[in-house]
Amino acid sequence: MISTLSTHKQVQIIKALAHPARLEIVQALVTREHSVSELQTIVGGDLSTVSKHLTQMRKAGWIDCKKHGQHVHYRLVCKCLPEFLECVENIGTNRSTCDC
Amino acid sequence: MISTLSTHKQVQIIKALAHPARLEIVQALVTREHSVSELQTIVGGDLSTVSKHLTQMRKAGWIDCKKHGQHVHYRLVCKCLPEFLECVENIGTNRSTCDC
DNA sequence: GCCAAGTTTGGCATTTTTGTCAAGTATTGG
DNA sequence: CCAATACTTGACAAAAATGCCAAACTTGGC
Repeated sequence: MISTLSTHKQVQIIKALAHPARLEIVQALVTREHSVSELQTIVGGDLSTVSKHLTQMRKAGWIDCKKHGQHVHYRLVCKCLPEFLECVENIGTNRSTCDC
Repeated sequence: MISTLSTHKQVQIIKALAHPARLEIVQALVTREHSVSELQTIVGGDLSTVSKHLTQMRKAGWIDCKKHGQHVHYRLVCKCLPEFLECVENIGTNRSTCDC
């Protein structure tokens, strides 16, 4: 299982989720798409900060967006996020011999 | 699928792999365990730097270690790493409609 | 066209992460 | 016990990430 991606690209993708606000955002997007201001109410902070988080995750490839009037709707691109997070869950709950 | 872990803990786990050297290290550990100096020959840089990367990943829960004479052998704790990386692979190869 | 709402971008100070050197701790072989 | 090998820890400078403000941009309604 050798990656076709450069290490740098893999790191970019992983790093895109390695932040509390960004993690909360993708978790919110599992359910359904959201506009930037909706996501702001979830994660708090400045709207411009939220926008930058979204840009970073979009460039990494986790999400994409579509204009919908004045709003921009962001949504998850890949359905594998839950499996990704399940692995994180296994690590965090100390299942050393997990058979995930 | 609501996490039992705090966001902070999840981020700590993800962040532990969000670095080129650390990613190369865990990928090397998929095959078999390695000592710190073996890992140094793979990722380069100072031995103390490698040691610190290992400490960070151990605290996150990805790896553990055992003393073996003068050497310290590090190994992966969880077998789910390949699935984790496969998700990264899917994102990076732009399979927007991936069914992973 | 003009204004307001929603979003993005630029600039910059603050914080966090990183990497190296030096010093410290263990363990083994002689 | 001594010295060498393997690793860890502390301190600190350099680099990267973060967050906020202000300004710019875009779209829809009047």
